[in-house]
Amino acid sequence: MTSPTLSGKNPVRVRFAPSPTGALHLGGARTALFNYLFARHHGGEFVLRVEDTDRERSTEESVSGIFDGMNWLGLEWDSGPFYQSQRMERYLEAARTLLSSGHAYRCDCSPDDLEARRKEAMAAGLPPRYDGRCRNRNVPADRPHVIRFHNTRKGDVVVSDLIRGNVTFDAEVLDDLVLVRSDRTPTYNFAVVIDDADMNISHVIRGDDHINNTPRQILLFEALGVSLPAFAHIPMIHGTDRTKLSKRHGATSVTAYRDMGYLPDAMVNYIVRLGWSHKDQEIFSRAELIEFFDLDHVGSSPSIFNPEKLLWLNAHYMKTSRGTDLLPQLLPFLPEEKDPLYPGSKDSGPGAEHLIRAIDEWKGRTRTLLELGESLQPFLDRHFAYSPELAKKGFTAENIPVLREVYRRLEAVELWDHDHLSEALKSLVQELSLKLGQVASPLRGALTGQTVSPGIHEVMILLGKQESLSRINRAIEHLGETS
RNA sequence: GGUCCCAUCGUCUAGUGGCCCAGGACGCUGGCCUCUCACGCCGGAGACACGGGUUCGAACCCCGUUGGGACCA
Repeated sequence: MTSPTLSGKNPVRVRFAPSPTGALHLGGARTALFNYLFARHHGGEFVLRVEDTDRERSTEESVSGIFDGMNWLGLEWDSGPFYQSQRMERYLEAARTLLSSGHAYRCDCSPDDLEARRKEAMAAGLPPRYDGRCRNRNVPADRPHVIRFHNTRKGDVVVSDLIRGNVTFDAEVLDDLVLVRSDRTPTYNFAVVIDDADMNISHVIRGDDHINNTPRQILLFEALGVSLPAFAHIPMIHGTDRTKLSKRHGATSVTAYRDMGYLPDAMVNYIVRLGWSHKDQEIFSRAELIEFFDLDHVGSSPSIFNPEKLLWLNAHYMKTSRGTDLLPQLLPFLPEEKDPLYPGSKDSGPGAEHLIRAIDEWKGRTRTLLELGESLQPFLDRHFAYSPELAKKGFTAENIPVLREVYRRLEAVELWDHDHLSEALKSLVQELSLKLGQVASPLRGALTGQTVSPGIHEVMILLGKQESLSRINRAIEHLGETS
């Protein structure tokens, strides 16, 4: 593979150049991530450029959505954002330069004309490309016209790709592409090349849906007399149906995952492993990512988005995060409290400490912040409801005697800690010849209204003696009423 | 249709000619742990698309076929 190698003199400068025609989706986020990691790994610069030349389809909303997504993922850019829409003059100037150097010409063929000739060509079995009619016609500048690139290359145009090796195109199939439209707006391929040249981009790392554009861009770089950046075309991320990921595949924007209670670290860890690997390692810290990431272990085949694995990673990051760090991110997912158990917990008041303890007990049992928020409800609110599951699992009036006995024993517990609580329950179990489960299950139902919770002793400690006892009473009443 | 790309368990991948009758992870599954549910631990099923070469030897190199994808139209 004849890959252009990096000399110490050429600083690494990469860019992420999204078109703001929608949210930041998984594929875009991964492209941004790869660029970001590549820049950080090599001590280079990460540029953000907004390709908003398509006025029709670009929206402010998309721009801020993309920034949001990148900020959430922690992909900080070093310069920009630059907007193509603010560089229109520059593209026209570049077009004039190419015009005067003979690398471009004005063309006034009408769209109808072009269409007719295209059809003729196809009918004659020829490739439907521009026939170069206006190359030497000297179309005057005051007539409506487009500016076309004058492609004189013959033979092969070779894209030397860091991931794929040499990809060869026949220059003959590259026709005289339009550089500037009749409304004086630049075309995509033109603006990209001018920008990459002006911004001294050293490595173009982008989705491989652009690889077919690359030979045309190379021709432009050559006409401009600018040295080529290195190219690295990364494979696409596909949906389950193996087609390019799109809105059809459900939630594809990264902010949608934020709103579903995913952690940015999990998201980053998930998408980085789509197409990149470092031996058998699955879990990476940010520092490790920066240390290990490079293009030589980026694969060349497309990958399919697998929400299950993302969920697993999220669960992993949940259980390994500290409650303190989880709290701020959890706030939007916390239910409204009717009768707060820990007042002031949400604005880091004295209740926050209790809440953090509750989070630490729970975080290993839930997979998303959304689930965690829901699970925490009985620990935030005295007003919790009894889950319908409980009755099905045997939480009925038959439990009243056990609960009364539990109440009696717990009331006598002086020191409300794990050992003493454990001792109290154990002696009860022994004396009544029960199994621990026969006591713990009704107690769990009484204390949390749920069939599932952290360890029963931890729950009691979390709630405190007073609240625990009052919940047992409430349950006894509740069970008496329902049967 | 043209151009280009891709091809290891269902999925993400390790593997760059012998260490591979293919390793890890998610998912699935059997068990252990256990007051519930998770976690964790131990085990299981599960793949080199096919056909030709090259080579003493091929998942790895070459060619073809098939399949998939992207871009352009």
